[in-house]
Amino acid sequence: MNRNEIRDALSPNCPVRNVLSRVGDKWSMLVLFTLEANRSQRFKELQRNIPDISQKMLTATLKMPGGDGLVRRVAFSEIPPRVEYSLTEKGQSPLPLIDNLLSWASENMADIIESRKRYLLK
Amino acid sequence: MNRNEIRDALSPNCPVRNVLSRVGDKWSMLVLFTLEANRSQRFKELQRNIPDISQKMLTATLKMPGGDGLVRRVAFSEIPPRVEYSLTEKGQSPLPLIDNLLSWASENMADIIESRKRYLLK
DNA sequence: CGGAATCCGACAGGATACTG
DNA sequence: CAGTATCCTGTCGGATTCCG
Repeated sequence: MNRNEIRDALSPNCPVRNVLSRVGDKWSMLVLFTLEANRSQRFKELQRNIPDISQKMLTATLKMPGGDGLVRRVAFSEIPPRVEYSLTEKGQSPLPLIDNLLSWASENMADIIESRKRYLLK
Repeated sequence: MNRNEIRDALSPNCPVRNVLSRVGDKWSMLVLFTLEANRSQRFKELQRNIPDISQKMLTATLKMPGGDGLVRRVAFSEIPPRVEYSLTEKGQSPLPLIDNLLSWASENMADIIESRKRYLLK
């Protein structure tokens, strides 16, 4: 029984893994955080708001696993094309969570970031 | 100005990135969650509690960036060696956060997990 | 404009073997 | 027992090009 089988056996019931599998990647949190509920944003707009995301990753993150209902996508049949994204009601549910994360970070991350810098500088 | 320079320029002030850089990897959350404050656990014990973590990754995660003060390590000079790990006070601070994450997950993750499965099955 | 498709490098992390 | 040290692979994601 190798490590992958073990993980497959455990994973379906492990919420930590499940959460991370959805929002633990490089961009999801940032995109959810940048999206707003009552104001939809166009693709380009989002890209401007997250300046260092590539087009590929933005598309991928917005589609994530084929639409799990966190993000609403509205396409207009115009030329040039226009697509607007916004948060669904469910999509808003993780936001307080992210806020918690951030306020925790502001209290506790300072020296963590320092040690991280030293670490990254080898 | 390529994407990395942009990120380097933004990153130091972006808490989302900073948080993820510390706990967004594959094992950190799980290890923090498995550690307990008032009961120290031995290396092997932790490994048993996270059955599918490799020894390499457990060591790496426990050391993370050279010790940012979340985890306490106590080594006993015995033969055979014994090393005990526990959470510091600071290490406990993210725990409520993880709890939030989990309770959010239990309410919202069900169909996310479903769509994720469909996604992973291509 | 909003993508999809392709190519490719870096690096996280697994398997294995060895050590004090 | 609690690690190091290597080696090696898969995957994430960046750059680039093409399309309706």
